[in-house]
Amino acid sequence: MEHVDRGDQADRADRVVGERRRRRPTKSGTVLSDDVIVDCAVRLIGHQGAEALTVRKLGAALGCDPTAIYRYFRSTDDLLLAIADFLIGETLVGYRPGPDWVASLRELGLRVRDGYLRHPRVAAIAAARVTRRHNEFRAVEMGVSLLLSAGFSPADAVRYYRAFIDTVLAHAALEASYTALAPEVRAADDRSWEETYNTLPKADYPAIGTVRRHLAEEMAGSPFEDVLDLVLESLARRV
Amino acid sequence: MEHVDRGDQADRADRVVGERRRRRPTKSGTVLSDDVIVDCAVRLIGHQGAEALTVRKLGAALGCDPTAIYRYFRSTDDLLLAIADFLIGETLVGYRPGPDWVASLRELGLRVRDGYLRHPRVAAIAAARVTRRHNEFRAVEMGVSLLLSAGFSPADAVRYYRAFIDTVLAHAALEASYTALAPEVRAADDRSWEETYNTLPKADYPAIGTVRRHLAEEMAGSPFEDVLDLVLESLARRV
DNA sequence: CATCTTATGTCAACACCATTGACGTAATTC
DNA sequence: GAATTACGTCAATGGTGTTGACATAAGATG
Repeated sequence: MEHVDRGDQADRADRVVGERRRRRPTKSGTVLSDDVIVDCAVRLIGHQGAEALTVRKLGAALGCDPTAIYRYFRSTDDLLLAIADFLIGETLVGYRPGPDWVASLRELGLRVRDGYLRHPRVAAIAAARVTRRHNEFRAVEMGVSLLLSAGFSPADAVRYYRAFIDTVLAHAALEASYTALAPEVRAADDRSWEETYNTLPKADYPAIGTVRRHLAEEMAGSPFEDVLDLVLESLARRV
Repeated sequence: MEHVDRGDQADRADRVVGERRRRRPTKSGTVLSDDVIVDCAVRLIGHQGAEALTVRKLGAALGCDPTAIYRYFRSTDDLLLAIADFLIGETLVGYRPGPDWVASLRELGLRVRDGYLRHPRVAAIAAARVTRRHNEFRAVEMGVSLLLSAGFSPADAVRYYRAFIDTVLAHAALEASYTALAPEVRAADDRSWEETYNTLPKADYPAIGTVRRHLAEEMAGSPFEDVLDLVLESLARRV
């Protein structure tokens, strides 16, 4: 796993306790920290699914009492935000905006989507949240900066950054939750476009009948890049 | 409540039992059925909020033992899908595509989104799934038909329908899962744009510093209509 | 009308879940 | 070496979905 920027004081401002000095090993010997907990949680979700993120299972995986986690995070929601921010940081590793703002936003969008797809189960629960943490600040800064450099007014830069990032996050989350489905369920969904939809009576569904041959092919892939380009295309015209 | 098309046999194929003949009144006198349960669940969510959809509370609202629900639905997930199907039907009630395909698609998008927002918890779970049911067929037929009438080739009509509907569903789901959050959590997320983001050092985050005054306002609302227009604008240009 | 069958409402119980408060002890500080 | 306290542990509370046994009313059969 690549190094993820974990931020500085700004990140820790709302942690349960500030600077840690005393660390007491758990019964099983491991020494806890926020980072250890987040890493373990990400691995747990990736391996067992989103529903495995419970304080009890996390405690078991960490080898500590479940309630020890509350010494580091105020609630499971607080922990969830930390996990989400970890994800954002992972997607930003190595990213540098270039002079072409459209191309740069496009790459940012593709990166976020790739990062989310790499941890679909985390993405499905975290996409809608505002993490209020370091890595999210960095992403907002980059995106808004690109739109400002494109020539948008401050108000429009914020407005269109929101439209852009929500589109990316929304599609990423949708795709992620689809990826997270059980393989046989997903396969059945894919097949339905050639099976179920191909058997619909043409009299009742003339349009579906007309495009019948293209359904399976076009519905199988992801529309993400299409949508990204549609949105960026309109943005470029509005600047 | 308006009449919602409940479909035919295809819908009922996976019900717990087939044709019901015997109906025994509950302790409180009401007679149960799948439709009664779904209606009650929808009302419950609408009235008491998202977190009210539990078998116990639903049982209380129906005036029956919570476990009676399992005579009609295999699990709460099964119930959720039935509710989702009901929802899709609801969003389509009274919808008629007009001669202007852009305006018609726009209205379809807004309708789907409104329907989802009215029951956010259901939407958050159901958006990623392909229901393969009656009301989904109707929606696909309408959308593809509109794009064909616009002049797109069959292949492009399918491709862009996918881009369009995924954008609508993805944003609706994102917004819905945000709406489904506990009120105090959502309030904290909202506040963060004026609080946390306004206190970030301008030296480290120059772009955020520049747009500071617009953050709270622009981030508070929904970018849905903006995105819808951005996508439709590009589509109209590509036809 | 009487009897049989069974659909289905009810009940108790189980195994989870997040979260809180009290408690003891080990780690740091002085 | 004593004092302080961070923090891991434990017990308990009140929520959740779900299952299996049980009982009884509705409908079928005669």
